Amino acid sequence: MPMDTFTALAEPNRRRLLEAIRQEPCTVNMLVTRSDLSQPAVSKHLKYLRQANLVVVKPDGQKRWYALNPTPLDEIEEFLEPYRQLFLNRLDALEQHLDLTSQTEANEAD
Amino acid sequence: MPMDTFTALAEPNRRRLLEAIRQEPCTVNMLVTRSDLSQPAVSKHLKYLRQANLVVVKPDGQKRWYALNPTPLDEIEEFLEPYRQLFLNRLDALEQHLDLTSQTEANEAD
DNA sequence: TTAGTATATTCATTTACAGTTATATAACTA
DNA sequence: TAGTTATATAACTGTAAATGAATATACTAA
Repeated sequence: MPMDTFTALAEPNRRRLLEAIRQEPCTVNMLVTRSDLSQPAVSKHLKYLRQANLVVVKPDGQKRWYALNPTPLDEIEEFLEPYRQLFLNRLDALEQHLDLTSQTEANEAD
Repeated sequence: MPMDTFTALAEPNRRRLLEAIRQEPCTVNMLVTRSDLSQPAVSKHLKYLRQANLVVVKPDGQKRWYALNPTPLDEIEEFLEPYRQLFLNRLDALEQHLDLTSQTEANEAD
């Protein structure tokens, strides 16, 4: 079963690996050096990131360059969007409330 | 150990429960009715959402109203932000590339 | 108090992973 | 060719968490 985007991002080490790959394409050994993970651990996490389509691999001799594919992150964006809207609506409501309140207070001050 | 935001969102049923709660505050029974989960399953998922601070509870007699707390979603937003930037930069780079290319093509057309 | 309703918790089982060690495979080097 | 490097995979162990059944708790109503 391929791993989905949310599950792939749920693991902190995988998020860190993705951060490194975001900065620049990396080989497995580069990621091993820059993390505190063993080589098999890195390879395994990369396997899940591949399954989630968050990274792509380009073989180059013995090395394999891992690069970011940000496309699946759209799913997270789409999930968050209504919550962002809700937050904005709440801000609006708060502003309106404050506006009405200050009006009321102004009336009460009469 | 409390569950973190990413892990809480990794479970599809929890995302659906959160969607329902986002629309309007819900009691447990409302969530049981609107999902295909058993009551204990809903209660257990709500426990995790509480641990992740994604929902707040307001007891009201026998009922307990669950409402959304969007604050922890900021963590996801912050994680996504650099990837969004990267995407924009890539778009810019693409545009520039196209601009330069069309200029070059114009030059080559001389 | 007893019965009923709403919700939470406990327990047992299973599954999914994370991490490690050892090994396999492929490519490079001498 | 043998030895080395880069990476992946397999086997194993331990643990978090998903699931389902039964039970506990807390409130309400008669």
